[in-house]
Amino acid sequence: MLETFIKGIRITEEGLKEELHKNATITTHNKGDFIIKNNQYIKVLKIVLEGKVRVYQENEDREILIYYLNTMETCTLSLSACFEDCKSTVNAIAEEDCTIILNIPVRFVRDWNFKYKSWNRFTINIFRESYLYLIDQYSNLAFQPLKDRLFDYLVSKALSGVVKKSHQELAKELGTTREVISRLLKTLEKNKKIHLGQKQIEIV
Amino acid sequence: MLETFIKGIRITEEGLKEELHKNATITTHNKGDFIIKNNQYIKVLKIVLEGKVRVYQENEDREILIYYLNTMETCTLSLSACFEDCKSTVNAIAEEDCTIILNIPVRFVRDWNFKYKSWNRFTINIFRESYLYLIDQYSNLAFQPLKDRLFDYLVSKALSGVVKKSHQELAKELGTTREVISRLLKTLEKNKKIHLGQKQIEIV
DNA sequence: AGAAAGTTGTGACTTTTGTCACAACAGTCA
DNA sequence: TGACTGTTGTGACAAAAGTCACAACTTTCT
Repeated sequence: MLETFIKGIRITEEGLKEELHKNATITTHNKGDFIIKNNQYIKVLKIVLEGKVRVYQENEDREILIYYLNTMETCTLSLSACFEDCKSTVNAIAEEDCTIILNIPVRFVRDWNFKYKSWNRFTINIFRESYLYLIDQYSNLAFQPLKDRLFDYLVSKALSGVVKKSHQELAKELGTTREVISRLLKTLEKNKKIHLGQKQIEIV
Repeated sequence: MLETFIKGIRITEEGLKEELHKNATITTHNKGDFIIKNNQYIKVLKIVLEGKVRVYQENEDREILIYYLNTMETCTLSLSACFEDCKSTVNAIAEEDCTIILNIPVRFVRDWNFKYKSWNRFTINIFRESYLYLIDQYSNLAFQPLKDRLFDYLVSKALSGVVKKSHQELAKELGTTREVISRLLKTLEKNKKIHLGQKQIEIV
């Protein structure tokens, strides 16, 4: 009854299924709970079974989004930590109530990587996709003005044309401040790109 | 006589050493040669045996450094491409004459990953380190003003206290323009942090 | 030596982003 | 209902980064 595939990788080996059952634990969290804190040792690999988790880095006064984890996704940084003891450099926070996390102690993750082919594929795939995604984000940050990054972000996050977030939240995800976002949104509205509501942005 | 370890990972398996000899080819390049071009299919994993390679992304008019490859390092992006056919999203260019590259066709890289333990460790290690490094670069880009990024960059690149690069080169690596760099360097000089010479910056 | 190419410095200006201060409004809860 | 908290708008200003134009200097090559 536990998942038999993760992120498109089908788990075929019976042994792996068994080991997963035996060694992984499941935890549930409420909105706002910290899943991982900056500077904390990582001891388990976390896979989001249900809900949404925001992974971000913080500065004294600002934050920037690294990625969201949705259903069946896993934190690349904690995967990375499985292969070499290290502390987290990011925070991860539950964005929804009833976020359910599968926790696998790091030593299994490491061993399975050479023992089970499907787990090996899973590991490599996570690294591959995350790395490409991050490079992309990196060059956007380097080359695109904030106005464009904001608009692209809205488009990518819109569910049926609508994003339900406050300006403050958007600022934190894009690594800037609330006033700047408010102003850029106003400009976008003037240019008929979006329509602004209370805690809600509609894309035209 | 070919390398028996790469990036701190010792190759112990005789079979792997043999396969490396049989399937890898060696190429040499001059300063300025393209090793990988943007939008090109990646067919071999490249490991730098000698010399230095600059990997960067470009925009219409600007560039930003992703990383340098030094002796015995490999391009994470081409490693990533070994596991899923894809085009390069970056350029790689030889920074020194006599850059020597080991080329391994992608299918071997993929197969060896589950066949040889040391190769598996190598793969994972590359991904791990590259990912952590990139996250770090990403949040520097997001949070640090250019002035600080410039100074940190100089310190990290200085050999016995000296960086031999033109302002134009620095601009391209930091994703900005020459005039901006010139001015920031002048300010750093005024603040007694560095001493400027022709195509040379001395750190105080 | 002298031309050409590359490098550095800088003033004047624009655009982008960040900061501060304050007002108005919406939603929640006692 | 009225206080409280969170959200949005905006003016005024400051700081950071980018652009354009041009001068002067170095290095390289013939």
